[in-house]
Amino acid sequence: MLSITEENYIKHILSLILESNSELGIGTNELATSLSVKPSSVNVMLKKLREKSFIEYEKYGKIHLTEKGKLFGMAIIRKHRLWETFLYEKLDFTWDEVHEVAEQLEHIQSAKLVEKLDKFLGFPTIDPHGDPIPNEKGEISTISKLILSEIEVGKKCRMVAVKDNSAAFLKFVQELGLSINNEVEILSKLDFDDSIEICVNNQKSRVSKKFAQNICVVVNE
Amino acid sequence: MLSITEENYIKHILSLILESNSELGIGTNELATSLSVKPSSVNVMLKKLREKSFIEYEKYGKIHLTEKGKLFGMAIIRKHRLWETFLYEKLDFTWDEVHEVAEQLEHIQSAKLVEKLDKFLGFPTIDPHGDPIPNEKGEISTISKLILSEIEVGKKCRMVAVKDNSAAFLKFVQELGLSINNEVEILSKLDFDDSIEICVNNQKSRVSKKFAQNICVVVNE
DNA sequence: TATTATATTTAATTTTTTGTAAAAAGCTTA
DNA sequence: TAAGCTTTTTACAAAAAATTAAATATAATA
Repeated sequence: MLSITEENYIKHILSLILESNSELGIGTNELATSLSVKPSSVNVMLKKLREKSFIEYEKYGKIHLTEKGKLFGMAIIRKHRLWETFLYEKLDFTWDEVHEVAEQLEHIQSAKLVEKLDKFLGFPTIDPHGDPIPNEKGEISTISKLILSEIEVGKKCRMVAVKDNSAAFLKFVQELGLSINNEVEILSKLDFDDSIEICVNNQKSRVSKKFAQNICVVVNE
Repeated sequence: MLSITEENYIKHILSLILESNSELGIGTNELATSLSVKPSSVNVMLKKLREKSFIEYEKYGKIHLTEKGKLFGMAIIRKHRLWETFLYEKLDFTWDEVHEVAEQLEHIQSAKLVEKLDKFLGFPTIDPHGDPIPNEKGEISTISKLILSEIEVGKKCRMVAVKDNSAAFLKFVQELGLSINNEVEILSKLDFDDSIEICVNNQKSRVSKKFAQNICVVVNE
């Protein structure tokens, strides 16, 4: 069994790889920055993780995850995002409160717990930040979250998360009749101030660019 | 912030005190046995916990918790039992599966999480093993769980937990129309084989002593 | 009370985990 | 090739938890 520190190393390696979405692997320095430790500390841990077959790397080379490492990392991200969903949906945490607690919960060891939690939540595919939740096989949906302000005119999308949590913002969201999983159609954009005309529940409204930048959506297929 | 090991020491001290239900305090050896470590290891830790004001003790004396220590210990037991209730009630874990996972979950640090979880579960007072859940002030209900076979004839009680989890047992429980929080009245006992006649939902049944020993109840006030 | 048995403490070590500084080595590129 | 990065090595440090073995105190009992 891995220590929490080891788990976090693997999680950071995977996150960096996913962010860069390339197969080039990542560097020692990069990982050290991400983890807020020195490169020499990373180097020590890399040897340990290689020994345990979670990563592949050669001296002065780039860091790659093995299949085992990738599965393991995905499992942690899966747990993290399922717990965030639980906190947000069932316990009424706000979206900006969930991360810190999920950082702890993601290290709980119980395969059964993860699968039961997934079922309890109705097999969610997106977490409260709009990020995809890997499935039990470690596969992650390619549907990427976008912000409402980036969607083209004429498209329909679905709200999956908010980025702001102030009372003023949430009150306005509610006034628009907008909530998680609601369909939003982009009717028009005004070049003058980048405001957007949208349609929610057959109700047309105009929202500012700033507002639209705080709504996460996925485009409908 | 305390380490998980420190938390477990405090939890074990409190548990031993509660079990012995006396104010005499507990001994180094006793605690060492409970934690599966050597007495000398306990002694080292005791100094640390005394330094941090969680316990009171003098050389060769008995171990007592300070008010701070007692509150802290109760908070851990509270978390443990709330999580057990969550696993059992919401995630369909069986009563014998919940403990192991709750041992991990009890160390998650978030006051908000505990209070939200408590609310989500409907402020339960008894866990799936029939043990009382301390409230947010660290107070524990004096209602103690009993086993059905110990209840006197004529009394009414309420089922709070089961002790066996075999399919055969649970099937029979179900056939009797018995479930958590159901009222059970003891109609008579047969001295010959200690079997018991009970009434559940206006339905009389006779159950064996062995069966009755696997049903936890609290007596109705 | 003296003696034995048990419980507790002390002190010196051990193991494990994680991290660091400093210097050496390799890579990149102008 | 030299300068400026990145990466590795090595030796060290600190913290947490536990242990062994010996010494000491307390409790039990003959």
